[in-house]
Order: sequence, then C-alpha cells, then structure tokens
Amino acid sequence: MSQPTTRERIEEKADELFYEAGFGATSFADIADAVGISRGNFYHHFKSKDDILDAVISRRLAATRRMLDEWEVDATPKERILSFIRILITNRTKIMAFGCPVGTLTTELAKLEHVAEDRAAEIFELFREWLACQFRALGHGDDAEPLALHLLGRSQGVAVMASAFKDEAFISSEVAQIEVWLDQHSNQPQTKG
Amino acid sequence: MSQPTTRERIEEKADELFYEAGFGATSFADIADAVGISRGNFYHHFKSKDDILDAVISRRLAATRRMLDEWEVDATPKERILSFIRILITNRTKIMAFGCPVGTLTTELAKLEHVAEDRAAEIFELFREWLACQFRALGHGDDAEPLALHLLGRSQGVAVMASAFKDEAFISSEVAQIEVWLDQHSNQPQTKG
DNA sequence: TGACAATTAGGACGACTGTCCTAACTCTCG
DNA sequence: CGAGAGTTAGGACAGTCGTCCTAATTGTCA
Repeated sequence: MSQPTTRERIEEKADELFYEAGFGATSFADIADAVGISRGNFYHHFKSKDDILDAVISRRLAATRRMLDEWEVDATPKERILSFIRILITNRTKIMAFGCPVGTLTTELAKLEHVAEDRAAEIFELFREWLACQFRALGHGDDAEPLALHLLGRSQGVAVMASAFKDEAFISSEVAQIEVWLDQHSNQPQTKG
Repeated sequence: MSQPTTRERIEEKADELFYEAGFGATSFADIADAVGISRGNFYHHFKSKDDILDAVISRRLAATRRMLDEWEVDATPKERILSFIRILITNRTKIMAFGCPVGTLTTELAKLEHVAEDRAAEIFELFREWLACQFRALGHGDDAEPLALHLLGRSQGVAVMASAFKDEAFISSEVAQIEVWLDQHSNQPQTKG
C-alpha cells in the first residue's frame, strides 16, 4: 500500500461529502477544506465538478465489485445473499444518519436531471445482477431477476425509514423478516413466483 | 372556491419545485418565475427560504390529513389500507421521475442537517399512525405499529427502485405482492408477529 | 547543478444565491 | 376625490458558487 495520491484523497473526501451532505450541497471549498489543499489546485486534477462526480461513481462501482467479489468466498448462495442483507446492520449508524449512499445519490441526480444519473444507477444494476445470479444458483429461473429487484427494494425501504425515524430496532426487525423471506425462497425453490 | 392568494400560489409552486428539483436546488428565482412575480415581492409573504419550506411542509401535512380522512369512507380497514398502497399506482409517473415526495424530502433535509427535518418526518408519522389504526381495526394489537412501519418501508422501497430504474412493471408487481401480504395480515390476524 | 515537467497556492472572474430596501402601484373606505 | 393600508416591482447587498489563470514551488533526471 503506497501513500494515496492527491487525486485519490480528493476522490475519497468527495465520496464522503457527497454521501453525507449530498452532491448539490457539497462545494469545492468543502472538499478542498476536507482534503487540506487550495481551491485552485483542483482543476489540475479534475476539470469540473461533474468530473469529480464521475470519479466518485467509478470509485463506488469499483468498491461494490470488490465487495461482491469478497462475498463470493461465502460457501452457499444463501449465505452470500445474507452478506448483502446484513449491510443494513453493519452500516446502520451511517444509514440512520444519511440513508443508503446508492439510493440517495440516484434520487438526487434524478431530481437534478443530471447526466450522471444512469451511471449512478449502474451501482444498483451491479447489485441486481449479482443477486439475480445468487437466486439462480438457488434454483430460481425467471424468478431470479424479480427476486433480486424485490430484495433491493426491501433494503432501500429499510434505509429510508431508518433514516427518517432514526430507528435502529426497526432495522433489526426488518432484517430478521427479510431473512425469513430468504429462507422461504432458498429451501424449496418454487417454479412460480 | 375563491381565487388563490399570491401566498397560496407561492406555496403551491414551491411545493412542486421542492418535489421535482429538491429543496436545495430550488432558488427564489425559480419559484418567482414559476409564480410569475418579482423576486423582491417574496419577502412580503415569507421572511426566508426556510419559512417557505415550513409552509410547504404544513401544506403537505394538511393535504395528507385530508387524504387520510377521505379514505375513512372506505368500508373496511383493509380497503383503507389498499387505498394507501395504491398511491404507488396512481402516482407512478411522478414517482418514477422524482421518487416519493415524503421520503425524498426527509432524506434531503437529513443530509442538510436542516432544522425542518423533524417536521418533514411528521408526514411519515401521520401515515404510520393512521396505518397502525387500521391494523388495529383488523384485530392486530402490539403488531399494529410494526406492521404500519413495515408497510411504509415497503412502499418507500418501491418508490426508490421505481425511480432508479424507471420501471413501471416493477411497481405493479410489488403492489400485487404487498396486496397478498395484506391479505395474509387481514383475514386471520395472528397473536404473534 | 541546471532544465524542465508536475504540482501547488492564491486570487480573479462572472454568475447566481438569499436577503433586504425603497419607490411605485392598487385597492378599499371615508 | 383623497388618504392610507396592502401589495408589488426592481434593484442593491454581501456572500458563495464553479471555473479559470498565473506565478511560485516541488520533484525528476541529464
């Protein structure tokens, strides 16, 4: 592990700030202060704010791929899906404060009619395809895709409500219910949804 | 019905713009243009942007109460809950474009650490209490509150995913599933959750 | 050491932000 | 008609935004 470059440090801090304060509400001054560099220095590394957003999305895409890869070491597809579900528990503090980083970014970019909206949604696609793959491994055919989307939606709902009510018990309760749902869809796979 | 006052027209347009573009991304100039009045005229009606936000939230609270009241005419608690679920169908076009107005506003205000965050969450509370009331009428006791929160979360999840993927079929499919879930929780109420 | 590229700091820029002020206008009522 | 309150338009304001420029600094290699 070498020292992170200035560019990498900008991406890292921008990633954090875009998550915690939102893309629109994060200014160059905010990022510069967080990194500890001068404002003018910025345009040597990124040619615009949209350029930083693009780098942040790429960064998140890469981080997601890495995380999904790591989960592949889990023995069974069911355990892999459980790893996904339990992000809600692992990241509960940040989720209660700022929501889901993927959901909130795509939502904000949709309202801004920002060109990067589709790229942000690619992170969702990554999860969806990976989950569908796991459901297929569980014996689901045409159901795999809808099941993946459904699970994605369930976790997004948990994130939104947990953030609105700052309710940790709600997260635990919902995660437990989703695990029951997963049981029902992993032990005796159905041919009809 | 009398002509709407200027104040009411400002609230109405601000409400729309806060929903479609977000609170932070909506400027006074945007609202003034939409209403068709001068910028300076604004501060005769509202003393600050936060003041407009407050009025918009009050407006939404009132509209929600009115809607919930109207649903009370539905014959059974189950039908009332169905009315709630079917907002997702009725408003699908706007939801696919901008998400849920309640969820996206609370999410944004949470990131902004805005004082009005709690007031925005009150709209959620209105739905939660009303839904819990309906579940109690269906014979649920301690389960009523968790069931209400669960249903709220499910619809939020649908809204987020529908907006991210612009997927109308997903909304229909999820609504159908939620209706099945409601069947299971209205025909033979359980004593354990 | 000297030359040259990469990196940095700091400030200028025009546009836009929320806020506030003032002068003009419209309406109502005596 | 004329007075006075309510309402309006338009611009000034200090600050911040994203962007860009230039000069100084650092690092690298002959």
